[in-house]
Amino acid sequence: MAKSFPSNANNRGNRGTLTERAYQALRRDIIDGIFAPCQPLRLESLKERYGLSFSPLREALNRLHSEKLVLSTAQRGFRVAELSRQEMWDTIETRILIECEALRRAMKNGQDDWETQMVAAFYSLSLCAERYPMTSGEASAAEAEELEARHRVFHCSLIAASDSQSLLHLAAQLYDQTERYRRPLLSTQRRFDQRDFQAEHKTIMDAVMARDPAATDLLAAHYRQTGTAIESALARLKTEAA
Amino acid sequence: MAKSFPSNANNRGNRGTLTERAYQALRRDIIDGIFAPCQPLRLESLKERYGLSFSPLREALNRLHSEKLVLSTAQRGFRVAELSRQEMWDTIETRILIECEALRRAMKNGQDDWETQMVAAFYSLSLCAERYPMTSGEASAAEAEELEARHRVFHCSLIAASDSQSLLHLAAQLYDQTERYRRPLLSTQRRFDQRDFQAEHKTIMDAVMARDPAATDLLAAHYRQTGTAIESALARLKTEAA
DNA sequence: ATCATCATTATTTTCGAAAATCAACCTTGC
DNA sequence: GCAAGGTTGATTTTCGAAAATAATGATGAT
Repeated sequence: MAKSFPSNANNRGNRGTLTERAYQALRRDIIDGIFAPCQPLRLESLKERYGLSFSPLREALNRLHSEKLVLSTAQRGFRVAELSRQEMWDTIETRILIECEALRRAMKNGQDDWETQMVAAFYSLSLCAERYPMTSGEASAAEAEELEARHRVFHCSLIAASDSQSLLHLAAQLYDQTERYRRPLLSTQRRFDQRDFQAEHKTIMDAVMARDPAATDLLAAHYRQTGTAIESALARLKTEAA
Repeated sequence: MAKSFPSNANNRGNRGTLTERAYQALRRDIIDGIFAPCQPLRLESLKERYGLSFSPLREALNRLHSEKLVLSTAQRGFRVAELSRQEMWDTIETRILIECEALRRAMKNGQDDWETQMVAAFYSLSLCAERYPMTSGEASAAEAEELEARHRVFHCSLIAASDSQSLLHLAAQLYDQTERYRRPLLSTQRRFDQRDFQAEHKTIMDAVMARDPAATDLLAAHYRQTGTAIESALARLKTEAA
C-alpha cells in the first residue's frame, strides 16, 4: 500500500524505552496545560511524578527543547515554553509557506495511491468528528487526542506526495509546534464546529484532487481561520475564568 | 548596537557544561569526516576518545540527532547520518524557499542598523577570505572554520531584519544541515575561488540594500551555484583518491 | 546441511549517589 | 544603613556501576 506518515514527535523508534515514556507523558502534560507556561520543571519533582530517574527525564526534556516546547538554560534546568499570540501567528504563516509549496509539489507528483490515502484519511477524520459531543459538556481528553491524531494524518496526507523530504520534515515539525495552541480549541469545540471544519477539509481535498492551483489558497485560508478560531476560543476561556 | 545572531547549533547557553563540550567535539569530528557516514558511534569508544562519561555523550548525541547529523535507533544506539547528493539539493531548495521569503520581509522592515550589520559582516568575511592560501596547499582547519563562521554571520545578517522568528530559526537550522556538505568545498578552495564568492556576495548585498526585488533571485542562484561547486569539489576529491 | 534454541558477549539504557553549580540568606566590617 | 564576602540549601550535572536488551556464536535436533 503506502508508507506510514512521518512524525517528528513520535516516530523515533524508541517505543519501549523509558525515555520515550517520559517524553510522551511530559509532552501531553505540557500540551494539556498541566504545567503552566514558564513554569520551571524541576527534575526532583518530575522524578517523583513519573516514577523515573534523571537520565530518561533529561533526555526527554532535551527532546522537547528541540521541539520548542520547553526552554533550557545551562545549570538552571528546564522550564515550559511560553505561549504568545504573536508566536502562534508567526508559526502559522511559516507553516503556510512550507505546506503550500509542499502541496504544489504533491499535486504535481501525486499518483493514485496518494489520492487513495487522502480519501482514507479524510474519511477516518470524519468518523471521529461525528462522534464529538453534540451540545453539552466538553470532549474527553481521549476524544480530543484521537481527533488530533487523525487531523494530523489528514493534513500530512495532503502533502505526502511532495518529493521533498525536508519540506515534509519541516511541516511535521511546525504541526507539532502548533498543536499546543490547537488543544484548547479541540476541547471546547462541539460536533457543530467540527462539521464546519470538515466542510473546509472537503473543499480543500477536492481542489487538491482536481489539481486546482487555488488549492494552496484554500489551505492557507484554512490555517488562518484556525488561528482566528483559536484566538476566540482563548478569549472565551479567559472570560469564563473571570 | 544590535543583537547577536541566532544560532541553533551553538547558542544553547550550555557553554561550560561537559555536554556542550561533547556536542562541539562530536559535531566537528562528524563534519570534518573523522567519523564516516553511517559509522556507528559506540558509547564506549566515544567515552574513551573524549574522556567523558555516558550522560554528556548521550545528551550531545541526542542533540545532534535533532540536527540530523546522527541517526538513532532505540536500543541500538547512534550512527553518523549518511550524505547524499539528493538530500543536499533537497535541503538547498528548501533553504531557498525559506531564506527568500525571509529576505523579502527583511528588505521591507530593515532599518539603518540592519544595513550596518550587513556591511560589517561582509567586510569581516572579506578579510577572512583574503587570507586564504593563494595557490599551494590546503587551508588549515582553523582557517576553514573561521571562514565558515563569518560566512554564517554574513548570510544570517541578510535576513536578520525579517520579522519572523520562526523563519530565522529554520534558516539557521538549514544552514547547519548544509554545513556538512560545504566543508569539503572550503578546505579545497583557494583565495582565487573565494574572490569569486565574495563578488557574488557583494552583488547580492548591493541588491538587498537597494531593496531590489530581484535580490531573492540572486540569493537563490548563489545557493544553487554553491551546490554545483560542492558537487564538482566532491568529484575532484574522488578522482584524487583513485 | 538447515534450522531452531540456548548461552555468551557486546552495547545500550537506567539508576542513584556524588560532585558541581547556583540562588538566597546571613553575617561582618565600614 | 549598606556593600562585600561567605555559608547554607536547593538543584542541576556528572559519574560509574547495574540492569536490560540486542547480536553473536555454539550446540543439538531434524
